[in-house]
Amino acid sequence: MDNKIFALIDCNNFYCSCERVFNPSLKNKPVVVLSNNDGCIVARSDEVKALGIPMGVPFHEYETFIKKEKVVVFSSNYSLYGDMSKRVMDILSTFTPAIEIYSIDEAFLDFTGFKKENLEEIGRDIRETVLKWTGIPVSVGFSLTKTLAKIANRIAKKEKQRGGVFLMIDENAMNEALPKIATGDIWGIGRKLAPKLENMGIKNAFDLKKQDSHAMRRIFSVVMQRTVMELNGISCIEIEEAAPTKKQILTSRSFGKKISEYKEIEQAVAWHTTRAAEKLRQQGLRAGLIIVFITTNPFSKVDAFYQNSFGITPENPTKDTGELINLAINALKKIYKKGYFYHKCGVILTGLTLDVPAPATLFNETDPVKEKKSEDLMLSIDNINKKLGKSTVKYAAEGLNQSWKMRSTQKSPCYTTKWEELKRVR
DNA sequence: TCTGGGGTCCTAGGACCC
DNA sequence: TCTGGGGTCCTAGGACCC
Repeated sequence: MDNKIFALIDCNNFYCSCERVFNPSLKNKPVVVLSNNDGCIVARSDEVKALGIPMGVPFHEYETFIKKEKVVVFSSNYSLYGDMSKRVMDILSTFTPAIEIYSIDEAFLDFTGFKKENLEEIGRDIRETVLKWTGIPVSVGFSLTKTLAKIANRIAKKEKQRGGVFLMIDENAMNEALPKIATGDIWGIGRKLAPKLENMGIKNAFDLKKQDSHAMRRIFSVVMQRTVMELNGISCIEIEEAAPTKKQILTSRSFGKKISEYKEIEQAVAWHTTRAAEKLRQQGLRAGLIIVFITTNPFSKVDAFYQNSFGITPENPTKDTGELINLAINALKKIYKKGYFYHKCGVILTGLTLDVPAPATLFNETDPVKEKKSEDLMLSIDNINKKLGKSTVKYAAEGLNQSWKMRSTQKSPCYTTKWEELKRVR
């Protein structure tokens, strides 16, 4: 049988690149994008990487340095990035229908059966097309498994002379590339496993490839075994074209400031429940369990730490925001303790089932009239909010002044998703 | 002052059953 | 005196990903 061929396409510094598309003057200038609540640095342009600012660090630790170096700072603007991502993915799908959208800025494409001689050319074509039509630069890596394609992509991105494309198919290319990849940079090896492997003398991808996969399973787990096999060109992880249905839906945020008042936390919990219920209905699901959690700041050196969660099962799986808010508030009352300064709360919907009419059984009777009323209400709320904007219609429990809302001080306009924030051309 | 948010999978161990 | 063994299901915790 012929080998499989996977490509990994990854947008370069994706969030920074999105900001640059609408602000061309930022080209060649250092740019960072912050996480929600302006907490951490989650995207860096090449110029920022060159300054030595690491990924994922708290913003405040580098704020002075960033000002001194005149780095342009953005709060995250997920409506913008989500929309740009969709445009990129639509273009990628025209190269092969076998595509797995792996994250907001990455996709695996299956090129099994394509002629090896043509791949390099296809890679360049992908790069040029995406850049021309969206303004986003991407890197393309080809290889025999997903794990190897990740590595090929990394090389394509790092070694500028390759022009953003790297084909890692034959033995020579692998032998040259794998020793350059540190253990911790292999897909599936994280911050706990990397030091363990290094202690065993396994310093890079080439070393890990040479290990006996059965022995590695015994020492670690089946996940490690798969990684070793994938490094050897044996594909164990398939492309998932259709996204599997979600097993849980989670919404949570840190507060913009410390909060101790019950009423404010209740509003935030109601707000999260509303968002989660919206996602639930969008995906055609019902929830069989709702869990609420609250926590104080685990990093605080002065405030006492407390965290807790509580789950409640509705009588029947539900998608009704009002019912879910009631359950959420009951759960919150079980865990809220006076006297703590809370930092974050959230809601998890799980026990998800497809939204089909509940089977009428003798013991589990739903009221069809009530059910119909709820169905209609949810439909109208979703339609109004879709047409006129998020939270046009909302539940009283969400509150009006929302003093707990997250910080977002440097957000760019939603150029592509809000009419009133369209870019003006003089 | 200030440290994101949203997910998945695997394993170990306890409860329970026959 | 002496208390099995195999199987399933569930949950918590740990690891990973972007």
